[in-house]
Amino acid sequence: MRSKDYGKVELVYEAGLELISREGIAGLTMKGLAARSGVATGTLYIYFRSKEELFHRMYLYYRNRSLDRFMQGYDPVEPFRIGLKKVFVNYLTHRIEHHSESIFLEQYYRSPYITEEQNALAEAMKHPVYEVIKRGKREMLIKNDIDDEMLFLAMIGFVRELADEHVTKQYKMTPERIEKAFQLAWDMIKM
Amino acid sequence: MRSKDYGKVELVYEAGLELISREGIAGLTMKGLAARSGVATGTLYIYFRSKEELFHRMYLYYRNRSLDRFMQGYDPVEPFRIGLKKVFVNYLTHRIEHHSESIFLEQYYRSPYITEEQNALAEAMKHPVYEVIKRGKREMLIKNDIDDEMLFLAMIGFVRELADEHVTKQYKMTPERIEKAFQLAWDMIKM
DNA sequence: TTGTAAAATGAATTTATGTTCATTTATTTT
DNA sequence: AAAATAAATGAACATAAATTCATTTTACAA
Repeated sequence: MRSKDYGKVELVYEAGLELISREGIAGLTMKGLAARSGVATGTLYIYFRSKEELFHRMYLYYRNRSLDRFMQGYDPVEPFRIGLKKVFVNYLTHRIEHHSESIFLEQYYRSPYITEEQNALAEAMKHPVYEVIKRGKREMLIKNDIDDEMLFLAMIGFVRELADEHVTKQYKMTPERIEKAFQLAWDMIKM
Repeated sequence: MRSKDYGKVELVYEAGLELISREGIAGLTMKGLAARSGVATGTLYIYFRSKEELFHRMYLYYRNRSLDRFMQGYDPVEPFRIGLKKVFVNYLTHRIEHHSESIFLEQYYRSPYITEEQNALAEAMKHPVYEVIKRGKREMLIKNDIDDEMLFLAMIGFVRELADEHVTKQYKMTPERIEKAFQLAWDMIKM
């Protein structure tokens, strides 16, 4: 007897990302997805109960992958500023190299498919970064009178815009610009 | 003979915003839109040639409204910092009070409906703010070695996150927080 | 090598959504 | 107040998308 080829699932996810980043979540059809990923429409229903389940599992898959990348290489032994910069650059790089992933996660977030619990799960993505901010305060390096959330939003919002501009416009993030961007962010939050 | 009731068009737009902010652009159907705005489906086709034209005109309508609000009350006679703060607060207030408008514009931007020229038009929204930034540089008040675009993205990204957090989460923008947020932004860009 | 069970297929079916149209209703003009 | 005209209606129709299923193909076990 023949066994399922679970590698197909990832092929489907990747095709989904491509289509969604081009046309938005509204533009994804099962037929289009099948064509793009090189399987028959019927095959999609062997691996996924429905379009809804497909989106649901795709969301979990990419959310976890994103999460893993943010803190990559962060080492609490290194000086705070070095560590913060690593997280800053990680997030920027992530959003540039996996832009369609970010687009999908954000579109899904405001789609008819999102559920309550997934909403809560998304919050978990922030925790590790919050820990870094708390450390900066403990070491008296960043502003103590501003709450963690606001510091977080200031950094994240900036990086988000930079990455989106890099991918969709002519504004490109060279190493020099990354350096300057982090310097700006640092000037903002430092004591 | 009976005349068209153009007030209906705005009712339809508003119903559209509501549905889109709840379910995303993917979730908007002509039937649902008709029900929500209190007209018959057929009536929609008296005012709009098609769903595509509806989205198209709705986009132009809200883009212009947004545009008008950003520079409201800005007076080049006042000191630079005062003017910048006004723009900062305008954008924050706009995104909070007209959140579903912002959601729509961003979702439309990445939907199958967007056209090339609309893409270009969206860029125009930035120009007045760029002028403010240039003025700050001329007056030697903000960093001269950072390009206008980066300064713009840093401010806009921050405000965007604050507003979204205010609307969708428990984090609320009180007057004190607005004050602190602008101080953060100012520390970032000042000479 | 061959039988078998499940995967894979894509045309057929069902379901949902966009659009049209014959009919009714409201407003204006004479 | 009656006629004329266009708006408004919503059921009917056309189209497109999701899902199913009879059939074929493939990988593994005997």
